[in-house]
Amino acid sequence: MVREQTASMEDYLEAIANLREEGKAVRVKQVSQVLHVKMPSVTSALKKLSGEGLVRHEPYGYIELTSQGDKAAKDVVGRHKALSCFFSQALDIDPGTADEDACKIEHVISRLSLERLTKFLQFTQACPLGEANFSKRYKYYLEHGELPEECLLRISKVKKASE
Amino acid sequence: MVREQTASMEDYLEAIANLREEGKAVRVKQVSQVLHVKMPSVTSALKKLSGEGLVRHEPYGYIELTSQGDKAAKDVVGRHKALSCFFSQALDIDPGTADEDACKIEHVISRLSLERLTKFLQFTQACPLGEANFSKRYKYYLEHGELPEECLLRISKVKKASE
DNA sequence: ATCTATTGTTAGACGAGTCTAACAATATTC
DNA sequence: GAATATTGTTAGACTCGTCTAACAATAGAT
Repeated sequence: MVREQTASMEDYLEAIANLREEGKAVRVKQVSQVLHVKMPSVTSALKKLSGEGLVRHEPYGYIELTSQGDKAAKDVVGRHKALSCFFSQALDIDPGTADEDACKIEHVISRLSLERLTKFLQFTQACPLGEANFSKRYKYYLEHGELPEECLLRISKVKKASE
Repeated sequence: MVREQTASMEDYLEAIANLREEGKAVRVKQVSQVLHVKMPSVTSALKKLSGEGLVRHEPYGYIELTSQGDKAAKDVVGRHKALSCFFSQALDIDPGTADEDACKIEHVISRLSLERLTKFLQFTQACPLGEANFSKRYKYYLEHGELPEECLLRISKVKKASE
């Protein structure tokens, strides 16, 4: 089972995984910059995570995730991506805000809600409505504050077709 | 401007407002039970909130929100309701989980995302698709893992009608 | 090779929020 | 109205995660 982590520790794992992913050298300085904390905070977090077998870090050296740490990190990153994706794509929120919100919510949302959010996104993207998909209509609604006319129009056409 | 509060303090404000709303006597014991903390934690929180002018509480007496505190509490409660509503109605999540998630997320979500979530919910409920609304189709998708046939069917009819 | 700049660590303080233990006030019951 | 139960408070310990200040190691430049 994946060891339960605090929001902070999850942030460290996530940051390390992301730096790794970007091919950057993963060092205390980088992590501290990404997370907007000072270096001693990173050192202290690494000590804790090492103790739990999630991170490998010899003093003054590079930082690595153990396979267990990598698993935990992937889990967090997955939650983050799902949320960020939902906010930006389904709700049409700017990437910056979507990312910020994902960063916070990823630590507290339940598995169930996350799964449903993902499915919801898939559905809205998959379910077409004539030539306009759901997303497009929602954006119209956002902008104009009322349902797109084509939506209502289409319904009357459907009614006619069913008669 | 509404004073910035920590998640914990927001929880206390919310709990007080909710108890008030339910017409129950608002006392330390009640709050401690609602929030699953011990009484000294409540006393300590009340001291803090009193100091900020959000709460009125004479020792051994009832707990009240000041008008400022009430405003802050209403804000939290509003966020909670919006989220809970979204999770249960839009995502079809059980009320228990929806509430739990709302409880956590209410403290960290941005205004923008909250507003969009609300609008999204309104839209999905308002936008009809033939006789089946969006919500119903989504639930079908949830259960069966694929788009409801009527959805695709309807589209072909629409296409025919447009010819 | 030494000097300097950068990066990293250690030690220790601090704030937030929780807890337990002990005590104090209020309510209840006989 | 005294004994008891309940509720509330105070004091102080603890955890978590952050910080600053001081020191140590490594890297880079001359």
